[in-house]
Amino acid sequence: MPELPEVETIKRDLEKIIAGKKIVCVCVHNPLVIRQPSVEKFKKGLTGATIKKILRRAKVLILELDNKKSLVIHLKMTGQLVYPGDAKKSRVSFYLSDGKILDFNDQRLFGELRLLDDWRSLKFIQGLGPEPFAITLSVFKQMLARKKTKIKPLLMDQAFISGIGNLYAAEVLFRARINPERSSNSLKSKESQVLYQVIREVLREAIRCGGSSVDDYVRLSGKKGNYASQHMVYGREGQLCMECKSKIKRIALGGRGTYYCPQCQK
DNA sequence: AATGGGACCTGCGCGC
DNA sequence: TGCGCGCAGGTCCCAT
Repeated sequence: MPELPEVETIKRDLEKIIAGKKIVCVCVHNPLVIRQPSVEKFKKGLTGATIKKILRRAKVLILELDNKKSLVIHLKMTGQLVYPGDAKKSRVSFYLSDGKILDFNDQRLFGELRLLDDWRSLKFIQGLGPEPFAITLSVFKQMLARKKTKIKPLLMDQAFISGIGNLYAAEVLFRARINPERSSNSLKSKESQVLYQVIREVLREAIRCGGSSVDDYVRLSGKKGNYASQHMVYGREGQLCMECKSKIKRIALGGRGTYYCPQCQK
């Protein structure tokens, strides 16, 4: 499931490899993923356009075009961008001026593609909380103090802080030694500070590794990211904690699988 | 206001 | 063998 580090990795890959190229043809194999506007307008608006700039906001990719429009991509859970692709399993294929294909794959069809005049006014974008790297420790502390929600669902709340999903929420809470069920405003000053620091460290290191390849995530090249080897709790139910050797537990929080070490995380 | 559940989807692994 | 079921999780939407 692509979260901030995975989307940032794809963004950087796109910047290196796709920026400056022209879309000569768009083939929509499954119209379900085209959310806005109509498929016909989507194709028409993209055909002949050159990709100028690649941006990321939270888990959203934005490809700004030379015709003032932007291709906005949310990969959701199983979305992939692959180049060069073969159009075999893709939901949408972008044929580029270099004769190669940029494929949008998405097994579960949760992904969303939009072609917009102004991506910043998209409701989802408007509702996003700050990027983790854009806030100071004191602001983060204030944000936590104002909420009494359980800390793990709160970290995943895109309106609170944007870009963190189920996997990284679990990993940062383990490293901060905070129980995922703790209420946000119960965190001591020192705990908030550690949490702030580990969020930055974990996200930065995950980006450096090209993201976590669990489930379907791959980089633009189709290669896997390397951060999964550094997971301490995610997906490790019943296995031994790497710190204390007790068993990693899995509970449901906000309807989501939540992995943690009951011994280390208090 | 905050929380919980279902919906959207598909493929996989499980038990029978 | 093969079937049905639950589950995976990002986000929206509705109900409480």
